[in-house]
Amino acid sequence: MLSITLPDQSVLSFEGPVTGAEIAAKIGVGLAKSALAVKVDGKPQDLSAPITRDAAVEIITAKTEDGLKIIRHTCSHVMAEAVQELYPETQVTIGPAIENGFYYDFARATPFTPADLEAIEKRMTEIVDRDEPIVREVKTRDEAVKFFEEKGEKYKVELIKDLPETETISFYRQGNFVDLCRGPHLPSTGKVGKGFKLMKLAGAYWRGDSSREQLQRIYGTAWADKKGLDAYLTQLEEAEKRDHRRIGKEMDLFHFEDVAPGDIFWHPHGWTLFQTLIDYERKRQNDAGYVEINTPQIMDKVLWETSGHWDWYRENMFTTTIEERTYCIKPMNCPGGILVFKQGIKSYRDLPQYIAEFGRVHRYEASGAIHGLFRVRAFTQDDAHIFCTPEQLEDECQKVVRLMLSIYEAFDLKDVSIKLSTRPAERIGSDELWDHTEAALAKALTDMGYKYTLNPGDGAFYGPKLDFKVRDAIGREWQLGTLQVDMNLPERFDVSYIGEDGEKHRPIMLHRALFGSLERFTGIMIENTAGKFPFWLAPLQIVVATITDDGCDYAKEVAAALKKAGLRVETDLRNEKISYKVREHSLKKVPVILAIGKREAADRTVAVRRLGEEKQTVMPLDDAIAEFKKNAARPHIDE
RNA sequence: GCCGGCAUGGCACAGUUGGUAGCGCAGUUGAUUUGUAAUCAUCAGGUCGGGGGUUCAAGUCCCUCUGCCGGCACCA
Repeated sequence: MLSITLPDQSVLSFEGPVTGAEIAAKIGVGLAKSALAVKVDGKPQDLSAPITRDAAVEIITAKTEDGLKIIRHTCSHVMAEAVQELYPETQVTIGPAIENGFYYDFARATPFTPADLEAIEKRMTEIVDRDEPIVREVKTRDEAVKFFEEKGEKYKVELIKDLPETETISFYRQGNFVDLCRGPHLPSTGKVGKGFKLMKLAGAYWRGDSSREQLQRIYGTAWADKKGLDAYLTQLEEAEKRDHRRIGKEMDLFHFEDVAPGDIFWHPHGWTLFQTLIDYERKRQNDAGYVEINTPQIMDKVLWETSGHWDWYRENMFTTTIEERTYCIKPMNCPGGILVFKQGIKSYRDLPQYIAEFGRVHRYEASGAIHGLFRVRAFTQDDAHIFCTPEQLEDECQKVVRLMLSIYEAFDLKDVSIKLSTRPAERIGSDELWDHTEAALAKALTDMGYKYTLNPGDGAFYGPKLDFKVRDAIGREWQLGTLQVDMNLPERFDVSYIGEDGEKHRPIMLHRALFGSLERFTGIMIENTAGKFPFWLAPLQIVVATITDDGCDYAKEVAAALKKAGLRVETDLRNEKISYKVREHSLKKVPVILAIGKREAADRTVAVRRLGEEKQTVMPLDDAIAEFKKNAARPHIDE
């Protein structure tokens, strides 16, 4: 007798070994039909696999993530089958399920074309219609190697040879297509359904290694049904509308030129936005006791030899040589910051010191890596270096985390996850010092009640670090802040302070950035808000638009009064219909339009129309100014 | 950097099998003075990313460079 426990805790009994398909059938006809695979004691397996002992069993359907994952994985096999039918000379490699879909990497002398993609998709539909049964087979290692060697599939042979000795080598067969695969899979190709689509072609290195050959990767998306697919495609369109490169153009924020790849030309409104971000952070950290410095853009190579960058970062650095002297355009701010700290003799009474720099750094990023504001070759770091004693470390970490989370919150980024990376195998510094610094970071977080995930061994060679990720309005995660303990640079630059005992001591240095790159953060804010910035951030807050020329003088007066109140305002006095003006400024996502007609001019009022609202509110000018000033309050500063 | 795709007036695009550049929006000028998401007309604007080649003829074909887009690799 065999007891099968279902998720609702009910128990089914069977005489002997039973399959997931049989269990599903016993529960109901509907479930038998929608069953894709089965979870046995939490482990997904084929519907046809026998269950030989008591177990907790859950039938997997397309409604769950597990189900979708299996659909996607099988879909990648269907694609591989289609490809080998159409292009028999193609070798298969790997084809996993990924978020929202799947891919398969193929080896083929001639790359696929977009037209091939259409043909492959068509053939996939046919394979789904054929509803080929998918059968699992187990082979010995030698059989498996022989099988693929005969087929000329050298990548598969390599994969098998690298599998651990203990691993069962399973194959999945559908029609004439056989693939090495751990599974599980759908019972037949028909279960893949109609909810898939091939999305894009890409080159991808074999085993992710850029020194190896490049394969042809085809990406696809797959869902439970056509409806799921359509919903996903719509979601993609929506995300595209948020693309900061597109909004940057629409709102006239910035542009790029061929002469400066990866470097930004900020337009007036974009620069205002950027400056507003910096001003906010500056005010917040000045309030928190930071001082701000600025250090040279170009410094002699010897500095970078001292810091070590010349050894391990040289290929990313821009250099320039003049008077037979080689200089580096700074890729990081820390060495400059240290030189400032080193001025004069520091006492323990001077610590901790918070030295901030909005430093513009240049880094050579590979041409293929450049991407809008997100990945550029010149950007501004919101850097700060904190020099403190080992005893102060924990307290200082807490202060940084508190400030960081409070500032994120001001930008409506409330979903933050924290990662603690600890000592790597290759490192400098004593184990005692690592014990102390790791514990200080961990304790700082737990004392404040913050959860974190541990990344053992992922710290920098010079110290442990905290990384901060935030989730945006449409669920994407961005790595923003970082807090790193550095035991290396103080050593290299021989930084010291005089302790209570009158002796020289080595301070601990913390690197800290809240947003990392402010250019990138600006891009993230554009996408997070879809260009509809909160009023305090909006580069242009108010447009005063006239309805007829009669209102011009008053409109100018209104604009001047708003400007005097510290608001960012422009006028639109053109000889156009008000609806034309409303449309234009709404498309540019200006938060407030003030319409000025005869009535407003006569009564000294304004007709307020807010972005996204159709209703208008007429109010006295002075009241409106007071309200806008309130709206413009910066979180945690003016309110 | 690698694979693939793309590059046409400020923006978004069309240009059939190579025959000598089109539309819309923006801009100009004029009319209209308008009450909340596009008023009408007028005019102007392009060595089709750069260089080279094939051809009687190249935006269309070939080579090459640059940049952009999608991935990969990279992201101290």
